Amino acid sequence: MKPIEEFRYLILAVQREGNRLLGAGLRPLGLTPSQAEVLRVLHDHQPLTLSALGRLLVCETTASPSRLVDRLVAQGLVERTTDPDDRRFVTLTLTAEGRRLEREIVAIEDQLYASLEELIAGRPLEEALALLRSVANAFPSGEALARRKGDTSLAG
Amino acid sequence: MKPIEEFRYLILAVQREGNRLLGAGLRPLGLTPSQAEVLRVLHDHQPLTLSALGRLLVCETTASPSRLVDRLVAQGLVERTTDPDDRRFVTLTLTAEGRRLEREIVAIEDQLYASLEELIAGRPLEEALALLRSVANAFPSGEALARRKGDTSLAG
DNA sequence: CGACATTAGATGACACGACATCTAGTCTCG
DNA sequence: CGAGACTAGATGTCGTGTCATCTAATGTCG
Repeated sequence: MKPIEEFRYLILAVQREGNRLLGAGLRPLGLTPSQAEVLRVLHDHQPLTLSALGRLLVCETTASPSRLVDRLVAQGLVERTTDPDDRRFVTLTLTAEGRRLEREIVAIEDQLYASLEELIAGRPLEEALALLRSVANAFPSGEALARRKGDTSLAG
Repeated sequence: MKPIEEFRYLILAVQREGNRLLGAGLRPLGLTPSQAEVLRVLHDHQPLTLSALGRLLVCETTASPSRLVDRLVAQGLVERTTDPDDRRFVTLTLTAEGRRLEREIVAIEDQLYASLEELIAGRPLEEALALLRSVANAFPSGEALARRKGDTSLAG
C-alpha cells in the first residue's frame, strides 16, 4: 500500500471515529456533530445569513445549510428571521437555549480533545497540521476553517 | 483555536474534499467511494463473508455492510451466495464486470493520489502517518486498515 | 428432542452530504 | 414600468453512516 493511500484511509478512519466519539458525547444534548458546529460558529459570528454560515462551516461545503438549520430552528436553538431590507436573506441568531447548549458543547469537545491528545501521546502536532493545511487550503472547506481561525473579532 | 481543535477540523476538511474529488472521478463508473472500497477489498481478499468484509472496510465501521453490498449486487458487480454449510453466512465474490471496474478504480484513485501529492508538495509524510496511525489504531476502522496493509497474501 | 442463547445478516428510522432543480425577491436596463 | 438576469434560499433525490431492532440459522444443554 502506497503511503499516500494509507494517508487517505487514515484520514477517513480518524474522521469517522472522532465523529462517532463526538456524536456519542453530544447525544445527551440531542445534537449531532454538524449541529454542534453550527451552534459554535453562530456563537462566535452571529448574526449570519445562511450562506455566510455555510462559508464558515467545514461540514456542508456545497449548498447552503438550510436543512441543517431547519432542525435547530425546530428545536428552538436558532432563530431565523427574514431580513426586511432584502427579503431573500435570512438572519440567524442563537436563542437563549442555543447559547446555553453552546457552552455545554464546548465542554464536550474539550473532553474529545483530551482523549485525542492522549492517543497522540506527545507526538509533535505542528508538522502534521502544516501538511493537512497544505491540502485543506486548496479547497473551500479548508478556507472556511482558515477564515474561522483568523477572525475571532466577534468571539467570546 | 487550540491546535488539537484545528487538527479535528482539518481532518474533516481533508476527508470531505478528498471524498468529493474521488466521487467526481468515480461518477463516470456509476460508483461511489464506499462502493469502490468494497470492490477493492473484495478483489484483494475474496471470497469474504459480509461481516469479514465489514472488518476490512474503513467506511462502515459498525454494522455489516448489507445495504452497501445490495447495490453492488443489483449492479451485477458482486455475487452473493448463501454458504451451504452454514446458511447464516453469505459469501461475496466479484463478477467479471466487478473485476473490470476494480481495475478502473485503481487508475482513478491513482489520479487522486497524484493530486494529493502535488498539494503536499514534498512535505515529509511519515511523521503525519505515524501520528494518524497512533489515533486510528485505537479504533476498529484503524485496525481494519492495519489488517489490510499487513495481509496482501491474496492480492494481485 | 426442545427451550434458549448465540450469531449472521436484514431492516427500519433518522440525519447527513452531495447534486440538481425550483422558487421568489431584487437588480439592470431598455 | 416591465422582461430578463441574477441571487439567496428551499426542496427533491439518492447513497451513505449510525443506532436500534428484527429474523432466521445454528449451537448448547437439559
